[in-house]
Formats: sequence, C-alpha cells, structure tokens
Amino acid sequence: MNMERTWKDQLYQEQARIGKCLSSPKRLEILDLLAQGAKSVEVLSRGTGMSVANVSQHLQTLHEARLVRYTKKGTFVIYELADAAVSNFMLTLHRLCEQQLVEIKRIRTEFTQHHASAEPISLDVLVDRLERGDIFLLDVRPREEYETDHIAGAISIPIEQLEKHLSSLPINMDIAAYCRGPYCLMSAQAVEIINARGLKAFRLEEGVHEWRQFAEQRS
Amino acid sequence: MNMERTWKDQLYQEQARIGKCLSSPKRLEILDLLAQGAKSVEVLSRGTGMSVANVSQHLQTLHEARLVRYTKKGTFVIYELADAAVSNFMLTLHRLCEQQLVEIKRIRTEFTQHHASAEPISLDVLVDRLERGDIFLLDVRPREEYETDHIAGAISIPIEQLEKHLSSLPINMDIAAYCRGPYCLMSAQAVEIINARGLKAFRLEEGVHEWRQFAEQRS
DNA sequence: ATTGTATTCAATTGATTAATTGAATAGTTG
DNA sequence: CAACTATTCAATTAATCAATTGAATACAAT
Repeated sequence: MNMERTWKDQLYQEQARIGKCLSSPKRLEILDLLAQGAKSVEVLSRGTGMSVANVSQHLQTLHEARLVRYTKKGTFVIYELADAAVSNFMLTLHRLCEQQLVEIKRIRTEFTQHHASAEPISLDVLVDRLERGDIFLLDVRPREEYETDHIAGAISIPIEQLEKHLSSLPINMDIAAYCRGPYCLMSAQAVEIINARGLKAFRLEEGVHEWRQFAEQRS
Repeated sequence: MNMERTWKDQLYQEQARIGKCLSSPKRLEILDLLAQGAKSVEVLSRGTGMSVANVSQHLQTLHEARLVRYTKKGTFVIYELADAAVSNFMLTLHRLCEQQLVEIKRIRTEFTQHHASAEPISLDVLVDRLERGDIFLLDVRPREEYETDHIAGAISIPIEQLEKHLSSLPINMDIAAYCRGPYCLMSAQAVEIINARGLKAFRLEEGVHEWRQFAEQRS
C-alpha cells in the first residue's frame, strides 16, 4: 500500500516508453531519417535496409511513444516526427553519445582516415564563407529532404544526379557538400566525385539541424 | 560487403547503448537520483526500493554506457553522473516526455487533485519573490543533496527533521518548499506539515536543475 | 471486378533482458 | 585473524523483444 512507490513506478514506466524507442539501433536510424523529412514506410524500409513489416512494427512502437505521427496519402502512409522537439531531442542525444562514448569517436575517425580524401570544413568556417559569398554549398540529399528544410543558400543536387550535373558547378569557387549529418556518407561520396573532376570540394559533417541550432545560438 | 551498412550499424549500435539505459524505468529512477548528488549503491537501493544486487547490475549497465562513474570510499562505492551533460540530457528527456506523453500529464494531475492542499508556486514567481526577499525557501532533500547544489537562498531542512524544526520557520513570511523535482513528493509532504501548523506554504515542483537552467536563460 | 501495391496484422522463433538468489570478494573494525 | 559490511559476481528464471514469415487489409488503377 505504498502509493508513493506505485505513483513513481507509473511515471517512470511511461518515461521508459520513450526510452525503449531509443534502445534499438534500427529505431534510432528511423528517427534520424524522419528528422530529415516525412517518409513512407517503404522509403524507410529501403533507407534502413530492413523489411517493410519490420519497419512498420518499429513505427508502431514509435507511435505509441508519441515520437512520430502519420498521415495517409492514398495507399501510402507517410510518417514524420511528432514535433520539432523530437528532432531537437535527437540532436541532444547524438551530442551526448558523441561526448560520452569513446567507441563512436573511434569508429568515426577510423572512417575519416580511410577516406582521407574528403577534406572537412567546419560549420563556423562554412557559415562565414557563405556570408561572404565565397563558397558554393551543395545539398546532396534527396530532393524532398531539401524541400523540407535546408541550409540557407544551399543548392540541391541529389547524389544520384551529381555526375550528370557536374558541369553546373562553379569552376572558380570552392565547393562544400553536406547531407543528413555525421552518420551519413553521401556528402563524402559527393566530395570524392567532385574532386575526381579536378574541382576543390570540402565535406561538411553537419546537417540542417546542427546548422539551425548553430545559427540560432549566434544571433 | 556493404561497408556503409556495417558502419552505420556499428554507430547506431553504440548509440543504442545509451538508449538501452533509458529503456528501463528503474534505471531512469537511478539516473534521477544521481542527478541530485553522488550516492552509494546501498543508498540508491533504499531510494528506489530495489535489491542491492539489482541496483549494482543496473549501475554497471549505466557505467558501460559512460553515463555514470564511481569512486571507492573504503568499502563503499560512490556513484555519480559521469558529466553535467548527462544531467542536462535527463532534463531534456523529462521535458520531452512531459510534452509528448499525455499519460504522464494525467498521472500528475490525478495526484495534484488528490493533494489539493499543496498549493503550487511557479518557478518564475518564486525567483521574483526570492529576489525581493519576500519568501522563505525550504530545501527538504537530504543534506548531502543540498550540499551538492541548491537554489540560491534556500535553507536546508531535510524532510525527516522538519517537524522538529518547525519553530525555526518565519511566521511573518510565506514559505515555499522544493525537493528533487516534479516526480518527488517530499516537497508536497513538507507543505502539508507546514500548513498543518497554520503557516502558509507553497510547493515548488521544480528542482535545482530546472532552476539553474531557468536562471541561465534569464541572464 | 481484377490485379497490383503499400501497409498492417498475427504467429513463431531465437535472442535479450530484468529480477532473484546465493556465493564470492574486498575492505574495515574489533 | 575473525566478524562484519558493502558490493559484485554467476547462475537461474520468467518476461520481453526483434526479426521473420505468410496472410489480411485497404486503396488505386486498369
């Protein structure tokens, strides 16, 4: 008959519902994809490399925790993050992981050494050069994600179309490419493709959300 | 031989390590307790109502995710949050839960109705009245937690000693009591005790961390 | 109506997980 | 050194979870 205990248990039980969503690598990946823009189950399935039924199941878990919501478009079900707060939360989570888990740093730097060709550019340098009109910024994500939100001044050329549109890149200016964020390799690929053409390109690790937050703090 | 897939899987696997820590109600409760100050395994065991062995096990999970660290003091092992970032993160998580999960609001308001006697005071009103020296602020948490950090100007009278020290409360001034935060009932108990004595007391739901963040944003 | 496509549902499997128990360790005190 | 205390370890159990499979919906286009 300890009602304080049952009360606390209930509250933490509920909180854990959101926690459980973050305990599966695949669900984290789904959340990250959705942070870039609304997507159908099938698109998420292709993006994460898991079966449609499996994704659907994960999405239901996420929906029960009110982290995502959906709208039906004909036979499609379009999922999106339930609120901007969820996307901000994911950013905080990534920061915490990055800071606390040495393993993540290791995995990341291991990659950077392997792809030494993709020279990095930091967010503040990029913003600076963008303001001076001194750099050409390329968004290589799928068009819909660019349309959902993008870094101000960025031009959209989805990675699959990059080879075709290389000629539309400026030859007298440095180029920077970005994609979904640090765990996405599209920008690195883009840099390789561009560099192979003899142009100078940098890789911006950050994505739209990191940029938005950076821009807000500055003002 | 899709190395991009394995790379992503590795990264999300690591992130999920932190996520897993948040998927158990009991671990969330441990983290909340530690956010108030360093504690031994036994103290955590009493505070959460679970067995020592079980707490120890959870603490190891938290330690593997680098969310907590420990120092040995004689035969005691004193655990604490690994970094202030962890405590900030918990605050963000609570906010998200509060915002997204209707159930939590329901459980909370159900309680407030039951304990209608504990009149609430909001953080901004309290801070205002504190600055004008217009209110007496009581910290009813255990002394060590008060010593770890407390709202500036608060006086420490741990809840168990409150009845004994009722005489040291001002009679010509309103009183506010606070404790660990919204999921802790000590401040509500305190208000009942004080009100029973004919003094006017309010309950502040927020804890030190909420106050610190509020104070920072204001400046 | 029929076919096709996107999604969900339900049942099954193997893998993890949380809590319990009792023993083991390690430091402290008499 | 013996007794004690705080903590961890290891083994067990029941419960929960993730992924797979195949069937069921539900809407759209022909």
